[in-house]
Amino acid sequence: MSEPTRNRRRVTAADVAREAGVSQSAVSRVFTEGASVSGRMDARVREAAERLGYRPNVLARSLITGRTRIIGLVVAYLDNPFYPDAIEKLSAALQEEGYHLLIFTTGRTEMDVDRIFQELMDYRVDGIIAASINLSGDLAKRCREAGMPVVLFNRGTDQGGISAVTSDNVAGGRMVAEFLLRGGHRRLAHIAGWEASSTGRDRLQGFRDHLKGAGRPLMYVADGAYDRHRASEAARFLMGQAVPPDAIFVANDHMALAVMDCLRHDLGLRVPEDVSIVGYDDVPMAGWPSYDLTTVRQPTRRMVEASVAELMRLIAAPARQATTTRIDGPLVVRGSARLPEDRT
Amino acid sequence: MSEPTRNRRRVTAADVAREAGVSQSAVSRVFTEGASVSGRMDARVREAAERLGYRPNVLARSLITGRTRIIGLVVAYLDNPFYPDAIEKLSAALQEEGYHLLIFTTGRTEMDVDRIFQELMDYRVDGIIAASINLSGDLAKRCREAGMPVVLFNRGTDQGGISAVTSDNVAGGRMVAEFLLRGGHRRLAHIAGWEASSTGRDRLQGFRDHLKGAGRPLMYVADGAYDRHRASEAARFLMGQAVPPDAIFVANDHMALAVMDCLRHDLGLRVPEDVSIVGYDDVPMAGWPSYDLTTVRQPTRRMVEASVAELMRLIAAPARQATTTRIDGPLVVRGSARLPEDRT
DNA sequence: CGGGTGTTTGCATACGTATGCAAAGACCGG
DNA sequence: CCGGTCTTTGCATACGTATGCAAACACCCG
Repeated sequence: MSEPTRNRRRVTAADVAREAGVSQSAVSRVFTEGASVSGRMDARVREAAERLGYRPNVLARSLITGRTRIIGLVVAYLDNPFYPDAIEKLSAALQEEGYHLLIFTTGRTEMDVDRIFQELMDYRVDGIIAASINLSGDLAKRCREAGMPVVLFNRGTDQGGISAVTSDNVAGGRMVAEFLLRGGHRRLAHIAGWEASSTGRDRLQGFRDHLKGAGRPLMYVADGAYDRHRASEAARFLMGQAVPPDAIFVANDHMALAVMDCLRHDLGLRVPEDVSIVGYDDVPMAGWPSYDLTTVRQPTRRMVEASVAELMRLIAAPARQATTTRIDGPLVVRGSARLPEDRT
Repeated sequence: MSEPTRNRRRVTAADVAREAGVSQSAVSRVFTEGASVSGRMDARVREAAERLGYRPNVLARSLITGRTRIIGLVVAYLDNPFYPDAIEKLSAALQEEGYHLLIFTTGRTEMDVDRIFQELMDYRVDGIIAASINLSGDLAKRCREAGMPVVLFNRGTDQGGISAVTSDNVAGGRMVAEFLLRGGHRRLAHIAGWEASSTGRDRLQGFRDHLKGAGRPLMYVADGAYDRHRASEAARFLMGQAVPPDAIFVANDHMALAVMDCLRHDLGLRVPEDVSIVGYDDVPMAGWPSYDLTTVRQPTRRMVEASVAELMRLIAAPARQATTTRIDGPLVVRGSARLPEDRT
């Protein structure tokens, strides 16, 4: 850890007070929304502040108000394009509310729960948005017990007491099953997300249950671990079976794009003629002409809105009951899967 | 803006002091690296802190030390995959140094310099990493003048006094020109980044100057504005010329991938048979088999290391002279451009 | 044992700010 | 003009912490 020198001097409220010939508390009141201050005083102080280049120190304020206006964002990695997009939107939405995101990256390895928890505590963040696939329930629980508002983004949870915003993954998986069956597919396979991930389990569950109910049980499930390389291996495994599948539902787009590349470029297969592919997320790349991926759209904007709204509610009333919000997204039909006959 | 209630009570150093039967300053010293404290005292205080769940408040500390351990990250958008990757690496590197990134997103529109500057001041960030394409020189200059360490990431600057880390864009453009000429291309075009962007200008300059020196002047330059849609339009424009180019150097991969899709899927052309494409960045998608893009690799890891190192130096000695670091990256030859004969 | 030197500890204060409270000021009505 | 009521202002204090300084303690050597 670097050892920096002491910070240079900065303009304080006391300087502004002196310049305007008023008290420090008047200066504070001018910059505090809702405080009682006359129009004359307001103008006088603001002019002095402008002259001196003064801005209130949010962090000093936080000692009194107990509010830092900082939201901790816990995220594993950013190479799945779903997350950069979501973060951009989260940041914009929170900036509108006067908050900023402080990033805590966990990387792909087993999360060091103690370290992340301590760092979140260090900064007295007003709340946490957790968008990390390897987020342990333990961390979320500890944060919640320490009184921090927590919202899981695109993460579900088996534990009560933690708020979460997801798309309706069960319904999404079901929608894909319906669509593929109507397209005449008979040998259905799934490349799953990650066994510990509830979003991945829910997508599989919706898909599997619907197939079963239609008398077309799921033939294969292979583990993709939300990783491109693993997904390619899973695709090779599936297509190497004596009776290969004619459609594969892949648990997210990030993997689905890799599966398509593998099928076409490594295995010399055609998509959708030889095998249909459906993904989940509708990341920007899904719409690129080279892929033209049929996929369930995660309604990122609405998920972001719901997450920010829930976080604001928790910040306002920390003892508030946790909620789980599931938001429906449509199936976006592009060119990677054969169409149901009544759709041509 | 939400109006949150007052924060709940938290464990303080005074509580730990009481629990351990020592002074508050002893507690502080135990958690301050380099402070003089006996092993016995250290153990006693840490045990009490552990029992009570105490963590020092970084923000309260910042009032004394003048150090927040927060770095402001100014970024426009995250849909160019170069930036998510860089941010992930920046975050990891800074976490190693005990810092965290606070995000300030500017969006794609004309940047509101006053707002961003004020918000950066509000949080008393220890330094700023600016990775925004629409970052105005004015903001960087104002921050620097206000005493904040600033490092431009993948941004150059025409103004002195601001540190910057880029790849060697001129050399990169030159490398592309050499490569394409050796591949027998005769009609060279460029889809440029953004007229106000020095990285874009430097890439064009390296490309153009080398072509000119070789007696093969650049035929066309079209503006892509670092935007997929604009890049596709530029590609259409170029290929619609009476004498279309046989090679296009695109100022970044984000646009190059869109150009490839447009050429193949909209214009029915073959890449590289009909027209070679070379990009810049080597984002993850460039290596995907559907694209297999030949491109200049921006050495993200080394750029991140250089940026963090420079930022740490500036934090330690704010009056330090600004530096510009240019890091070479290789040309990564894949399948989107015809090879020089001596390369087959 | 006493003196010299180095280490450790607590006191008092400061960092930049918000806020409760009492006093002063402003305004209105009788 | 006076009394009542509302608004505004400054004082004093608190938030959670680090640090200069002086006193106490510990250790070593002659």
